[in-house]
Amino acid sequence: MAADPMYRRIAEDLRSKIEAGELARGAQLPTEIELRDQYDASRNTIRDAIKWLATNGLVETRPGQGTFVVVRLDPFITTLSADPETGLGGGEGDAAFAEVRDRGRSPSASEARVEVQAARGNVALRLRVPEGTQVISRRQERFIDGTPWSLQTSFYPMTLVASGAHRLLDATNIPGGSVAYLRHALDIVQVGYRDSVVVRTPDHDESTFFKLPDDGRIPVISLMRTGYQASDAGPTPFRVMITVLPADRNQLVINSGDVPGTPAAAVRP
Amino acid sequence: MAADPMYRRIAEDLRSKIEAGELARGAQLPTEIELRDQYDASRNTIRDAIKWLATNGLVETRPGQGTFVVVRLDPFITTLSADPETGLGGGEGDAAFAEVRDRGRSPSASEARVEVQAARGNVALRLRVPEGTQVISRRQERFIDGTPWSLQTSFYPMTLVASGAHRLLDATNIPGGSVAYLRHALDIVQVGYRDSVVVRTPDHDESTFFKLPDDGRIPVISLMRTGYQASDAGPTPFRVMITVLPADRNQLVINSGDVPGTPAAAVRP
DNA sequence: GCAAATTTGTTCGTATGTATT
DNA sequence: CAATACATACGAACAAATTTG
Repeated sequence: MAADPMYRRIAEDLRSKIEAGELARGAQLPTEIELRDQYDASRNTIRDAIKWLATNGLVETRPGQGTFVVVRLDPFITTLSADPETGLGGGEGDAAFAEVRDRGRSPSASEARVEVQAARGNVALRLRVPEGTQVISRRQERFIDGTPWSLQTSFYPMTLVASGAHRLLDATNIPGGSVAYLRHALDIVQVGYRDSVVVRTPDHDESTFFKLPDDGRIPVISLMRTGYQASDAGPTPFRVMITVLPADRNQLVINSGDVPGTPAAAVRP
Repeated sequence: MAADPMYRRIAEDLRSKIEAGELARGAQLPTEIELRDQYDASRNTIRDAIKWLATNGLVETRPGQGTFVVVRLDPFITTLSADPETGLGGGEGDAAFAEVRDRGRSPSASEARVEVQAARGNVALRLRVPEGTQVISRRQERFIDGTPWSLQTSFYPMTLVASGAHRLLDATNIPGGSVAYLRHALDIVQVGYRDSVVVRTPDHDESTFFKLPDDGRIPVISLMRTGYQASDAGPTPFRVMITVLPADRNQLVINSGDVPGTPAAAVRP
């Protein structure tokens, strides 16, 4: 008779009540004991139903408080394509901040945390240096209206510092952005960039910073940007930037050719 | 005493064995009974540990068979930016197929499933038509080397058919793509497009087609492309295309300015 | 093709721990 | 401190899916 197990039927029932608005955003569900009586099941079965709703991102449980319908965060939009007027790459330092302010929201960022590291894996591959080569890593935490928004880490070969770009080692933000700084200091011009977008589960650091549940329910969007300068051998990489964005509060937009001047609307899920 | 609960410690132990290669990709874990004896815990606690590994994408359980270390699918890369030579939008019909073949893999697609629907939500908003306006929906299922790769649905206002684009109603694939067809048939030229990228949990249809676990562990990347034609009032939308890609086997690439001619390498997780 | 064995899935009951109010 | 609510852990039984003999 019962095609689906009981916990799934209970979960579906609760889901429909949430989607019908019967249980509002942020509202508290009945307690496990109350649900046990309502559905005439054991508390463990109710917990299975709630667990299913939780892994599907519909509710969240808070020990000692109860189970609540999740409130969807107001999504923020990052435009990846370069601004045709400024030529600035989307999602980077000042360009990203300007986009946030354009939408009437308030961005902020931590000071840069600077480290010298050995290049590994994706970074070494994209900077075209051997594994273990010394690189500068500059990491910044960003917020919108106070909520954690992105983790951005940029990597530069140490050779740039030897050539005179000493400010890359400053643990302060570089006004105007490092791309502009490298243009002025070393005449390195970013002629193009390539973004690779991957969706994955957050690591422990990321879960902590973004306050994501540590069970990997909410994925992050990892955006790796390789910046190129011109050379006789064609475009040559000089920087790699990795931006990590929680998927529950971020959308990406890419423009190509002629598009309306009005900003892109958020996609409603 | 125990900082972490037992099920987490067991999960972490198994995780380290997986990451150390002690448990190979695709290998079967010991059965729940064996693990119960190994860790001296109850079967339910073992199951909690396995469930944690499963929601974190490290293992998958198959009823009647056992629990297995997941094998990561060879990721496929879709380039969203327009090809500077052909001007063709990335990820669309022929362009997408060419990219797959370039990488030595074999694409295939179902015939288009055509329906006439009432425009709703995002589609109505982006086509700039009132909710309920009749639109044509053309849906296609795509595969790479036999595994489900993407679900693509395009929406066109019915007025295009009235103007003479009758083939939009044919339940067959339009050779060269519908953008080229509309250019020839109605002189509608796509002067630009805007992509919106959202990550979300799959719906039931998508879970079925992509053979994803129905608990929402693996998200999908939803790519909504609005195509614009020129008009006196600026770029005007004439089509919306929604491509849904499972996040566990897809990466996106966006090029801007001068980048190397060599294809982008996959990001290693 | 069928039956048995194996393995995971569901559901109950119970007890105790931990976080919050 | 007490009450409330969720978290962890144990044990047990039967169901369902799959493989094997």
